[in-house]
Amino acid sequence: MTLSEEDYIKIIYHLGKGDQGTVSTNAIAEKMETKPSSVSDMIKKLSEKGLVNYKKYQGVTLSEYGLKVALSIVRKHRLWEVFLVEKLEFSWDEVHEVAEQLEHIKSEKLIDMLDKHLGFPQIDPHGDPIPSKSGEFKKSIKRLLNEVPIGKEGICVGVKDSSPPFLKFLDKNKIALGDSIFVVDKEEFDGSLHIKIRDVDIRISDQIASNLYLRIIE
Amino acid sequence: MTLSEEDYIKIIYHLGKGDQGTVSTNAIAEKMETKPSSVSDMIKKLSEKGLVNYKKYQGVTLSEYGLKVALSIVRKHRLWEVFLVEKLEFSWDEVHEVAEQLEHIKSEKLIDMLDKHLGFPQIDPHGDPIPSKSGEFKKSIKRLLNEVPIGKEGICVGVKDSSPPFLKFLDKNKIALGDSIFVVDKEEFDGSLHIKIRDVDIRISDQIASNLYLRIIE
DNA sequence: ACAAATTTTTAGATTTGCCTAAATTTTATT
DNA sequence: AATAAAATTTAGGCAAATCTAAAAATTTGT
Repeated sequence: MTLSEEDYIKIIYHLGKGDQGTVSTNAIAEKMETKPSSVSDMIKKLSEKGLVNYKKYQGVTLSEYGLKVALSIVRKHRLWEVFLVEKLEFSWDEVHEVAEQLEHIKSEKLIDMLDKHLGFPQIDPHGDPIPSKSGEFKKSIKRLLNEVPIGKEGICVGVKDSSPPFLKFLDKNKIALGDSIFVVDKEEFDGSLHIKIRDVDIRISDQIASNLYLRIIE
Repeated sequence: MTLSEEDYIKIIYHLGKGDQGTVSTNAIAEKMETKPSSVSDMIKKLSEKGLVNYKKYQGVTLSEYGLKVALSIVRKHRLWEVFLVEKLEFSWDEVHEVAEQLEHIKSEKLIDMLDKHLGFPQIDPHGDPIPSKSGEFKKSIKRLLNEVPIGKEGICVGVKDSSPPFLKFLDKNKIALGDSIFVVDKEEFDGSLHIKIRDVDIRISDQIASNLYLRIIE
């Protein structure tokens, strides 16, 4: 597969996501920052290679094979994002561009070992799930931290209350977007939480927890 | 710079190495696994871009700018090799092909942070020196371990005595090609060495040390 | 030194991925 | 339902990097 082919497959995957419905030529052209006529050319090629199902003027869907390819690219992209954040101190909003390049590196062993090196992460720094080697992956959902079950881990993806005092609190406690938070325990009495963040255990009140969005798996 | 241009620059660098003399079209063609006519085309392009000095039928040399580009590619290649061996458990003879791909990733921050993550290594798993960010680098030389000065580190690149008992000894002590060895101290009395390998301190006799080749810096 | 052998370059095609412009099909509007 | 608008495809070309075949320059051998 060429670099360009991989980019098309990935974009078709993302556009067709959810209902995995058909994707229009124009939509692909916009994402690829190219012209619809170029997309037509490429779709024909991908169709001949069995990566997409295609009928003229009717849009495309990924074939079973195409989906497998797409998931493998997504897996690589997200594993590299974890690497950049966890090992190279990138922030969650700097990783995309570089991961976009790294996802095209071809070596099965590289990805297997990277996965192992990172401790087989389930989610990337944006809270999106990482497909397994065989292409399965859990759906991710957004939940308020106080609604996350004990024993689950999630990525901090947003706040409900964006007032300065709350943001200051987060800053003081070194809680930032993109941080991975693990819910260790919950106090029945007052709903306060015992969480683990950056390998540090801290306690936060229910009031805080009910204003922080996490993205969790399942 | 395109991928292909980078490959040409790197190959011209390696072929012109040492005396940094002129490199022939045929030699480049062989290394690139392409035809001399294709090389002529590309050389013309590289020359127009100011990366090489070129006179028809007279071979090429890297320009000052071309050399800088070459060194930056070599730096990336070797840092990735260190990463693969040190962090992902690749063996020294598996890394080349993957590093060949990784060296083309474009992100200054990525390389800076990778360098830091790896502890600013000076040599790659084959014992070759890693150019600094600004393009300087030390020459590497091959020395018998017993001739390596105290406080220096090197990569195990070969044996003088390749008899089964010696190889068995190396195996038993987990000393393998590609391992990094740091000379902690030397016993004046019998010439025995105190070395650090894979973060473990061991002591070896002069007889052993005088049959192991290291590649060291300076 | 000069013919033969080798190396290098040029000329003309090919492939990939893209483009513009024009034609075609589908969708939306009245 | 007919036509206007939008989406999609086709046709014809371009640039990058390669190829084969042939021409030109250099090097080698005697």
